[in-house]
Amino acid sequence: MSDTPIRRIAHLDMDAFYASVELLRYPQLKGLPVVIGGGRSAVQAALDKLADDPAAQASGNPRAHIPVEAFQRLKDYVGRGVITTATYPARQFGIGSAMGLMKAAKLCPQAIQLPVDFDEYRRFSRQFKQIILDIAPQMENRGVDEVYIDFTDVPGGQREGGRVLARLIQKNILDATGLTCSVGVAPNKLLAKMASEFNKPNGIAIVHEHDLQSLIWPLACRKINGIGPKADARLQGYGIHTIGELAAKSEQWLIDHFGPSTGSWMHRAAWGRDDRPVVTESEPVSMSRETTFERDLHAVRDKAELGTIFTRLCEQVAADLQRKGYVGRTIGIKLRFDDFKIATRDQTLAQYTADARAIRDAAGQCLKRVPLQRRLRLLGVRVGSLAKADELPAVAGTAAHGVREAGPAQGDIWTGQLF
DNA sequence: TCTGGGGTCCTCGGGCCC
DNA sequence: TCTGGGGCCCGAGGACCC
Repeated sequence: MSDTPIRRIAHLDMDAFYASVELLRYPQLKGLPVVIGGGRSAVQAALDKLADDPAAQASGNPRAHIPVEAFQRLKDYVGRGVITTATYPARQFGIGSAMGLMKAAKLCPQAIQLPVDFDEYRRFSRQFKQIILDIAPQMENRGVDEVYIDFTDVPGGQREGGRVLARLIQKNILDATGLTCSVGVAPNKLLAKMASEFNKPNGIAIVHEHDLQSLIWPLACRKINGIGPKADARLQGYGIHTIGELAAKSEQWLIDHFGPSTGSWMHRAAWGRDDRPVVTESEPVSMSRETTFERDLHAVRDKAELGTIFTRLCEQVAADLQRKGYVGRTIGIKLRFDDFKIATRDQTLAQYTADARAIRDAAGQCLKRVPLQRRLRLLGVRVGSLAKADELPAVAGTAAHGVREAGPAQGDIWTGQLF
């Protein structure tokens, strides 16, 4: 045994997280095609019906007693929206995430639609992360269903390359939540992330440095976290399809074709090199709220509606900031037009703020700078350059009074500034 | 029948200052 | 006085991720 432990980093990924959580609540849907996404739901009405059913109430999970016929069918769904995730039986119909609900309804009209319930997923997220923290304190959050864990100095973290500890974590999570996950353990985050996909679901994969050629190089470049559809298409254009083919290019060639930063990073990634640490705590950089309208709205004809939505978004961001104890000084807006083109504008203030009115004033100024010929389908409000409210000397508008009333000027920001 | 919401980071151009 | 570069901040846009 060596005195200096070998760096072992795990990437843990919950299996089909949202769908699995929903199936815990609705076990009667197991084996059926289910899509999660869009709004509305027939579930609440069905749940209300069970309010005076003693057997259902006594069971501890009344949801499990909702008859399958009571769920919303895709063919009866009205409105926009995309699928966040789909169960395996639904995928067999060709349904996948990011697909429009209307398109999915054609592929599988009888599929059951459930709305997304982020609060519930966050509850499970906190739970499984706490279980990990109790075993391995060096954990980095990567969204609701993913974490990196530094196994290096954890007792047992070196045994069988990390497999023993990974198995323990899997078991504890399953016992406590009923959910399965997949774990990859490797010398760094880059390889661990790829490894966690090897044996999904409920799998463990161990990757060592000497596995690079046999396990990593045959994979598509797209498997590298950070190479998306655009970069992949460019690589394909140069005849580079696998990570091995990428590794065969010189660093200079990649720099010449992708720039110094991306090129050099690609070269290191292809050779499995990554020394990023597992970051256990981080501060948010920005907070935002955005919404897609039920129908596209016209800047003039629908100005009243837009004004109301605009104000509400500002109030929501302000409330988020206040609740989490942050203030910000870069206020921005985001517009998506009916042709899906996006415009953003932002403005940095002299003072930090978390006040809904101040945010709306600045966001209104940003709005003035965008030509609004086309109809809008989305509006968003963002606050960046964040700081902790209690670490600043006397900041205007951050007193904990909650969100102020919009006042009589409501709608004026929108209308008054356009023309 | 089109295509969510909430983030992060990078690049590039312009203005400003030294 | 003119020109040029570097460093920095800001704003816009884009790529990517979950």
